[in-house]
Amino acid sequence: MARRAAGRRPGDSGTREAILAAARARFTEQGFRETTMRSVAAAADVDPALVHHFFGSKEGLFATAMAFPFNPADMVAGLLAQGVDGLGERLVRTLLVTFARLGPANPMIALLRSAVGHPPAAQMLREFLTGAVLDPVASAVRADRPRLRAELCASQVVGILVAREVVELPELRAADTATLVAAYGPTLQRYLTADL
Amino acid sequence: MARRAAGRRPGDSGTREAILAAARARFTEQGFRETTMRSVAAAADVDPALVHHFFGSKEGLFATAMAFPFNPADMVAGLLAQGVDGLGERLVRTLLVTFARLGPANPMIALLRSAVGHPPAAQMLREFLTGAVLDPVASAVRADRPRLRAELCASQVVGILVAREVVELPELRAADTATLVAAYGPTLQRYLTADL
DNA sequence: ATCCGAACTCACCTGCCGTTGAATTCCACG
DNA sequence: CGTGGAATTCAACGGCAGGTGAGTTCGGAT
Repeated sequence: MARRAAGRRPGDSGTREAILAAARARFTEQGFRETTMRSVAAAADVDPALVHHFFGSKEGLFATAMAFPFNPADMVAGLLAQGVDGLGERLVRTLLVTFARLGPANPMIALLRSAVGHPPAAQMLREFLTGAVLDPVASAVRADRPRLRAELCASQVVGILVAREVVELPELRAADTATLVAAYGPTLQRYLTADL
Repeated sequence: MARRAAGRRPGDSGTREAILAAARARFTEQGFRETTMRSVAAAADVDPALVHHFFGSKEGLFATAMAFPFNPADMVAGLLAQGVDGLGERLVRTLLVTFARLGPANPMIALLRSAVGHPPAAQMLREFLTGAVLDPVASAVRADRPRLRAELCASQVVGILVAREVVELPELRAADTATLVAAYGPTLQRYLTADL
């Protein structure tokens, strides 16, 4: 076993960021409970105790790792600023593009996977959805029952994620962006503006 | 501690069924990995070793507990037999009614929750969806890309489940059947029959 | 040059989980 | 009535996970 000498490494090791990157990938792939500190440490080529040293606990690591590399609330606000016309389509397209950009370190997938069987993560997910998406969307809607409409949209969006990432339905995974936008955009638009 | 004497209990104990019921409830609530044999045993008021005695392993318990109390393929076939007209609405209504009937022992929720972080369960879920729902629906659809259409429906259905049971969006949980059927029925119908 | 704190590793503790094997009690059948 | 097998419990093992405390090496401010 390539045993490394104890003690601080020379230079700017960047170890903390390596741990975070590894943690994001594992959390995205397996969720909170299935991800072990030891596996994160191994992926970052580091002693498990170091992870604890930096982040205090597994919960602390999770909380830190779940930060987005951008501000989702701003993104939603930008979409809403263009009005309700075509909003459904813009939401879907933005979602897909963002996912492609995030790649293997995707906080939304990580939260979704973690929410199952780990109540604090479910809470985080609910708060994120409510504060960054549902509330702004609901207050932009000019129709009755705006909150229900926002939640209807959320249910379809969550369904896209779970169907593609968890259940891994093949044709949904293979479909290109244009097809998905054409399929889902009108659905969201209807939830936002049509008669219920 | 109310310690029970070892050995067989008098009469028809019905213990096996009690264990299965407890297992279904725990798996539905928490999924495979979070459910412990010990918690199932405790809920059934039984020694953990007895669970093992009856079902061989946790996997065995899971496989046995996941059996539906009815045949879902038959149910889908019944819906399809009435033609494609109004199929979307019938699917949603049947789903909601079935869920209400299943209550706290719901194999679909259990499979969904278990699929995260436990690949064999994901496999079971995929096979169930494909064989009992996607294939029949796809072959009933009279339009281009039938399989994609079926998967689009599945993504919305899965979204309903996750949004209500995992994320627990309040207005979706509070909404009555009529509202949900009115909202989701046309979506599914469009996925099945409209131009994409 | 010195020294404090931060980065890092090691060995270890504790707790839970799935599983096992033996012992006990009861039912069914002869 | 006796006997074999099924139901049931107990005690325990081995593994793995999260966490801890002490010790080692380095960077940077003084």
